[in-house]
Amino acid sequence: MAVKKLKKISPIRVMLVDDHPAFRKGMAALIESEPGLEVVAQTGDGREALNLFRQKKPDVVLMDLRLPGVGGVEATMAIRKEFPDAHVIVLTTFDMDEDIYRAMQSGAKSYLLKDTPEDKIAATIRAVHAGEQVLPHGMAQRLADRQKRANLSEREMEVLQHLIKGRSNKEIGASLFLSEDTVKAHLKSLFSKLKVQDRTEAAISAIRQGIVHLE
Amino acid sequence: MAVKKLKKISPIRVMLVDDHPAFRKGMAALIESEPGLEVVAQTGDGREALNLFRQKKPDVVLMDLRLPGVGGVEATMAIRKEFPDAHVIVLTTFDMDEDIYRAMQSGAKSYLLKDTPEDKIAATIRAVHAGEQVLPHGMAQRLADRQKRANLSEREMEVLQHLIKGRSNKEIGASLFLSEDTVKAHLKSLFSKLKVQDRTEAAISAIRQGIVHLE
DNA sequence: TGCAGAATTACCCGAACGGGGAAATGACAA
DNA sequence: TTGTCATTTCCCCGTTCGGGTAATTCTGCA
Repeated sequence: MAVKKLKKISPIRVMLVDDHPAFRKGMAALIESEPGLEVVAQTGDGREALNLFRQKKPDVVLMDLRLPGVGGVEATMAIRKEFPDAHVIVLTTFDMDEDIYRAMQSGAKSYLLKDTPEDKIAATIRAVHAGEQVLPHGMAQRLADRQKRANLSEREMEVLQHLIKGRSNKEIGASLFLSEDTVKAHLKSLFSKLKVQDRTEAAISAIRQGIVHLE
Repeated sequence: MAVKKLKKISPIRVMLVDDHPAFRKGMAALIESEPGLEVVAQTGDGREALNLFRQKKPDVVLMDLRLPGVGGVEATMAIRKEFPDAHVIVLTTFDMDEDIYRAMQSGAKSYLLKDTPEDKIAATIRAVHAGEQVLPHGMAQRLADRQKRANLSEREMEVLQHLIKGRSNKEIGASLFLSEDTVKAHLKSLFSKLKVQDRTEAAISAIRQGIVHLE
């Protein structure tokens, strides 16, 4: 805290990682228009993010979650591994619980939706730079809820993964080297955790909640 | 065509409809930096789009497909209803076939992904203003394919709609006032059209292809 | 050390599902 | 007018699924 005081005289140096050129441009303009904030680096490539971070040592990183190739979560983890004190704010278009969860797991300090009003974005950058962990209203609660609602075990996740591909219990069993009965057992607890009746509902629910990803 | 020649001396007047402030800002900056293009109106509200169009009479509209409340498709249709010659370019984040299809149905002249490089965006605006219909590589083919691949009948679509909600055949039948057997019959042809084996696969496939929408 | 929870397998049973025909109606196009 | 196609319903049959119950092993936490 005492160390941070020194920084107050110099602007907060921000790095942008987003694959949309127009969005990057807009966000950059938006940040530059704020007193005490400046953009020192930009990229649309998750792989390049770490290199750029090494070079520029920004105070705060605004990281898009959905990046082509290396995703935002991976990029964030890579940065945090080398620079554990890095302040990363994750940006995304949709507020899907799983995205948020994975973002926070990867070490992000905050999570913002892209349609957040500009003043809020600037405020969040300042707060995160000051060492705070900023989450939108009710987000903390939702993260807590998530734990209870769908803390799927490893196996259940694996089974779910195959379920999403439309595989039968027998096929899933064969893929995971399990008996069909075991698969059914996992499905039973999976259904109860997701509060659904059958596999189709489970698939839909999982996709809706962002527990698994299509594409 | 001859009429258009007069316009070449004045800049192409562009209107932006997108609910992301940062994206709008960036896109505006991007357009303004192009010679012969200028932004005359911006809004993040689909309802406001028509009013703004009436006031400003832009040459080209860049319209986000996913808008809160009134969607981009509806806004586009509203504008085209009153101004059949309006040049609308639909923007979106993901290239889902159904989105593209509905966008083109609503009367859009072109369809662009938000991560399209800036020069391409400017080129598209100019082309559309000149009266061309611009579709990304292979898009025309995909639209054609879509027709063949999944030309689901009305009933099949209805059944699919319920299937996505995780309903059983019996429940679907009750909802549509059909016998369970009829539902099964529709499912049979649905499965063969989607080239899948069961309802879960069908649900996943339909969502992937954007034939139906979650949320 | 003991208990909770994850993981694994098993068996039974009734319900749901999917495939293969088949047949009747109505609409719309060739 | 003939024929194709969507729509509707029916039957049979085998497979798959989901619920209930239960037993074993292992791991981690108290």
